[in-house]
Amino acid sequence: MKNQQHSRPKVLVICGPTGSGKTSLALRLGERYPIEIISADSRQVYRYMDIGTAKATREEQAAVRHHMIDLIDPDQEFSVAAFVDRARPLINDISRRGHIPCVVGGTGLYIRALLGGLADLPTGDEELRRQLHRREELDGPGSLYRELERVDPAAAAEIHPHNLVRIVRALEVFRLSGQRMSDLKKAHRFARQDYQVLKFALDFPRDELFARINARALQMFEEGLVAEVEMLVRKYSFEIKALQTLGYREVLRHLRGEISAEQMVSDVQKFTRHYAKRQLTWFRTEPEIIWVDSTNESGKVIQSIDNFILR
RNA sequence: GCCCAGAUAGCUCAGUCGGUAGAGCAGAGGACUGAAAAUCCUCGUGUCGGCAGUUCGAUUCUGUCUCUGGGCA
Repeated sequence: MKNQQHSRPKVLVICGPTGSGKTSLALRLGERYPIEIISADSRQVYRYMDIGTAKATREEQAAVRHHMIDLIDPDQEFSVAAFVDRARPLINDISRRGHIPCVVGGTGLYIRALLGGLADLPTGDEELRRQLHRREELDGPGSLYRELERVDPAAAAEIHPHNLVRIVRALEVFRLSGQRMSDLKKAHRFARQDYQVLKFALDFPRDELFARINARALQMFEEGLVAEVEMLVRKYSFEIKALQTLGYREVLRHLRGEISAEQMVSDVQKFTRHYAKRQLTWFRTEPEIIWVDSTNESGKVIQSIDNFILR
């Protein structure tokens, strides 16, 4: 048993809300430990979306090896499953090289699925989703929810009747697999334990975090976020899903003439604050996480990592 | 200096024909298994500008003062 434990790859995790300094901490750790970074970020996988996703610069990516960035074009589909499929083998590769995989990012679901595995659910089907949404429109609000109550009452009980995205997903799982999502999920619970994990979550006092977020949003505009979005619109279209990303979405609305430049900036700041709050809610329920005050506790991090590596 | 309109939640404002008040936004909390930077849920006490008067009772009516807009000199 003990040997088995030792053969499981060691994985570092640095998560936390946007603007909490994950990237810079990871880069500092890179100076001290032989780490490779696995980005756990649902938007940094897209090429050409650099400024608005706060990607590490080319120099930073050269200083410490980065993975899971710039994987696909902005008009391509991506999902948790795609993330897990590509990131899991990376952990083994990196370990075999004698390096330490360091998962860095703010997409809580991706991190949980990477470490705990995904339930055996069918892949999303865009066409089916479109059909279902059309039915909700034709048959009136609540019709999909009523169907879910018939087909998978346990799932319906957990999903709010207004949450169309999750209602559609549950119906989709049933249609494609013939099984209830609630049953498929029940056995699973992100229970795999293939790695030895040391997990940090970064945070600041709330007003400081929000001040950082506001300043960073402003900086994105100075660095040319609007031009980045204009380029994406020209190259693809207004319609691609990747542009429904926080920051990009607000620029789009401005380009369409729906909001002023001033409104655009303050909206990006506001929605980023909301997003950071949602991330904190997610990470708070994550088990065995070490919370670190980003400002002055890097000593604590180093100490924990030293112990973890020698263990 | 005079006239008019305001002053109510962090902000913008509604309202109480006199019985101490409520929306939006901000903010806070939460949910989450192939769309997750997405999607969804819950949460509203504040000297109703100050002081005095009328009244059983004033944030509401009256007077006065202060402040903020606008107009006239």
